[in-house]
Amino acid sequence: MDYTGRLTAHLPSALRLILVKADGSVSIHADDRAYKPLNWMSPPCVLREEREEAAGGRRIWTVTDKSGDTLRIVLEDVVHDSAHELGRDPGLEKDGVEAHLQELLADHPESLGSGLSLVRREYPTAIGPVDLLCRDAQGGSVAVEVKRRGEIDGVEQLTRYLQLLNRDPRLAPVRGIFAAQQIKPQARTLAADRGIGCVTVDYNALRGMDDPRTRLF
Amino acid sequence: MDYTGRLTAHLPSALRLILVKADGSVSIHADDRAYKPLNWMSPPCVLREEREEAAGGRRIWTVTDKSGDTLRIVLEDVVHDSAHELGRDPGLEKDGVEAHLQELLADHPESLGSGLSLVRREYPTAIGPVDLLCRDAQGGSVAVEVKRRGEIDGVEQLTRYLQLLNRDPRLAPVRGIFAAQQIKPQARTLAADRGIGCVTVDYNALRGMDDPRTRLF
DNA sequence: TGATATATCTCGAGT
DNA sequence: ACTCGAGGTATATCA
Repeated sequence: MDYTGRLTAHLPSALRLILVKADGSVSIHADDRAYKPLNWMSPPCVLREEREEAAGGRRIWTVTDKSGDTLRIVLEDVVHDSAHELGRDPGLEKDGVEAHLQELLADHPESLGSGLSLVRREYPTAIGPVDLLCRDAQGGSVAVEVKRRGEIDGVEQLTRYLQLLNRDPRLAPVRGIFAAQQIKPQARTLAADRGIGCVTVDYNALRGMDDPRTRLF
Repeated sequence: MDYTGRLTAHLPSALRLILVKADGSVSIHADDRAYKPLNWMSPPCVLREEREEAAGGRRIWTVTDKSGDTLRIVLEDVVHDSAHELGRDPGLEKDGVEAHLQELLADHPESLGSGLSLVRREYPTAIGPVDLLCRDAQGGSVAVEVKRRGEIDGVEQLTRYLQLLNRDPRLAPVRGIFAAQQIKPQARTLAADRGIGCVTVDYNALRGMDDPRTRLF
């Protein structure tokens, strides 16, 4: 196989699994790495088959997408071939993603700092909504960015929001809190450098506070 | 299927492809998306099969990894089942990734600007290493961020480095150069706004300079 | 082992 | 069509 596109790549001849899906996408798998194909072409793309000129020549697949990326596969031997219509998939239902964390924190802003109360979730700014806007015991404004994993881009994002919010005389001065289940040292350093507070939150503990069976009031 | 681990997820009953690889990994595919399975378990993990108690009961797979993540799959019907030993794969050969570009630019800093010479690759700062630190003909410091595709976050990254480097009196003032094979207009605008220079580099030309067959000296 | 940057990231939502 | 953000990101490198 040869791939030319965002990079160039080559796969020597070997026994592999080729998966062609209903949407036309193609992926080539080795017998390890659950997740990742050795090579692939994402839909939408077109598969064209031809044969080498010599009699009994090998089949050659050329898979192309609209941006010009090309996958060329030479089939030297087919050990097994089967096709099945799977139909449309009902899809995956997830629970425990960032949106849930934001909901829980909106219900329990005091877990971000004593005396904090929620003003609004998804408080709008010119460059997008801030996850949580709160007020502290002294009446000061607090902007909160919520992440599952706290990395440096999250701090940048919050910095941009703070810059805008601090231009609004009804809110200024606004301080920032970066809340995540886990905060990387790098992000912590940058946050400290910018005067942004860091809070690591325990998702399960928060969920427990929200669970009516364990609630006391 | 039910997954419990970093999050919880559920897949309703449907016709799907289940891939079990030699390393024990399991992935569940729908009939679209070349790359990503609906759900999976990465190696190392253990697959255990049992049957429901009722006679002729359905087969149930439980896949577990050492961190306790669990995938539970109920096989309601098996339409097709086949197994093949693929053997060890010779692996993928890539060319044209960022590391190559950085190496080439380290060898040819003059292609970033006449008179530039390399001080150090991966020059360390508190928040991570700068790709290249150079010196210009006037002895001034130049920090270079290398990307394959120049986008806005690359400019942000370089801005952070410049801020830190400019606090070091042995280096200051430090100017920045953003080098990439292709630079998005948005990134170019932001860079200009921050006084950062942009250089688009020709990977093939650079490689040619590095190729002894085409080298003149 | 932990932290960090890259990736043909993928994928989905929103504009 | 493009941008932005999340991901069970995965994966490689380097301290």
